[in-house]
Amino acid sequence: MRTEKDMDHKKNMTANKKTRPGRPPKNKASIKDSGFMKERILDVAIETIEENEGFTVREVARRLGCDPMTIIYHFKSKDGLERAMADVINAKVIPVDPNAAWRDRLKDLAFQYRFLALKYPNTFPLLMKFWVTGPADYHHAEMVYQALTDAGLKDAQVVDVCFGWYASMLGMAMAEVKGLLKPVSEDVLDEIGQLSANEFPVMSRLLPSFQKQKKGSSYKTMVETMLNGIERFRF
Amino acid sequence: MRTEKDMDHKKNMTANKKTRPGRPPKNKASIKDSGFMKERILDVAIETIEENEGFTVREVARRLGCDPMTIIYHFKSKDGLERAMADVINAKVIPVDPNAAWRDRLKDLAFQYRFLALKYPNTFPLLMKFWVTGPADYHHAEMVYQALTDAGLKDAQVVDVCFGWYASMLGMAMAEVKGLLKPVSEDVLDEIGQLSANEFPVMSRLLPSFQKQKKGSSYKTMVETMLNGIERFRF
DNA sequence: TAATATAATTCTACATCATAGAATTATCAA
DNA sequence: TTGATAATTCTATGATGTAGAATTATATTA
Repeated sequence: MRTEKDMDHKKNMTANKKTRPGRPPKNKASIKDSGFMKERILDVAIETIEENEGFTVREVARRLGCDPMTIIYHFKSKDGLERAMADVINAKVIPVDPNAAWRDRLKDLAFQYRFLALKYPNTFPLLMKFWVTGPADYHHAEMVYQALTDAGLKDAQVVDVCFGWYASMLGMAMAEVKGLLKPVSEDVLDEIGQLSANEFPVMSRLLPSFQKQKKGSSYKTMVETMLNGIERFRF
Repeated sequence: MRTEKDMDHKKNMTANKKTRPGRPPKNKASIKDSGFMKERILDVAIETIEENEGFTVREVARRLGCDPMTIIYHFKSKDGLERAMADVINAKVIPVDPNAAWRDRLKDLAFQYRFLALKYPNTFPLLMKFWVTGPADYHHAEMVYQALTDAGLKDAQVVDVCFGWYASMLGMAMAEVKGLLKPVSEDVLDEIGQLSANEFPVMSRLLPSFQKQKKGSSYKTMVETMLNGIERFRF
């Protein structure tokens, strides 16, 4: 059965004067428009998912003023769209300065991921859904391999640590986005406070430290910890 | 419109002789049956999600021979069911030996998570979806806090590192489950092999190491790396 | 230039999904 | 005994992703 929302885009489209089917006529404004529509879709899709409240193909289409099937046409499926969105995020990572010290290079990358996670909290998890391995990934990987090599790791160690490093980065960024690494909330503090100090002695002792914890402090500490661990491989 | 599948459970239920509505009569087999149905649902739900191919409320109900709404009744929503499933997985972590060295305790926990991730590859990601913070979590956290304290960390460091350690563990376990940490596949090796050695010199050099990489080696290496990093806090 | 293929869009329709709300039956409490 | 409450099924609905057909414009080919 047709629903109200089903018809929504039509209303918009009469407003946009683009309601009729068929390949749209060439527009001078976008001469080399191959991929132009794809980009517009991706932009709006990311905008939509970041705004919460229903990331659906229909909603993205409504915002674009087009038919939902146009999106499916370009990305094969909603899943395909999500993959492409993950790629977009991934491509935003910019190469690190190859002349910097290996620690600084890795730190740079790590904080770029954190930055992206905080900026695109809903899109970022797609990176973990698909563990993107597009062309951009090879370049990122190469940077990490190089840094780890410069850190003095043997080849086998480089391979192991690179994977682990990447997974940890994503895990930490995700955790921060999803709230696990945020300074502990009042509610939780109260809850912990009521737990018997006998049952949770250490946690009780740490209570003041929880309160003093600053945003991002955990991420920073953990990156240093991992870098220190990596450095130790030389011995 | 009613569909074939919509009626599926009814067929099963006539087989199970439980097709009629209303509170079921007490069964001697399960005298203290409060929560009994919830457990059955959770078991079958986990079984279902692990078998791939459509984890839906309807499918779980079909397997149970009950109405989908029974599941919704007990868990409020599909989301609620998933939360409960995450709790089940989390509760499977068994306490570590408090007399062991702090490194061994953390290692033990880390590999328990990995084990669970490999055993329940589809349920495990729910831990990251909700970042469960149930009663079980407090006990796990206490173990980690204690271990980190024993490692000589200051309170503020304990708080930071514990969160980070947990997030990294989950990230790595997820990565292994989802295939990122699996020994690089033939396809990928071929793909990398064809990339110019000029563009990706380090990756090219590492190719043999990729081939030699053993399953689980990355996880192990990374745990050691983090433990080494933690140990360094003392200096 | 005409005919044909292809690209890009909308339209129509449908199976599936989660779940709200009502009806139903059994147990428990007063 | 009566009334509340717990646990189940039944009925129905709006939303979703997307298959398939129709439509229109451009590109290619004869």
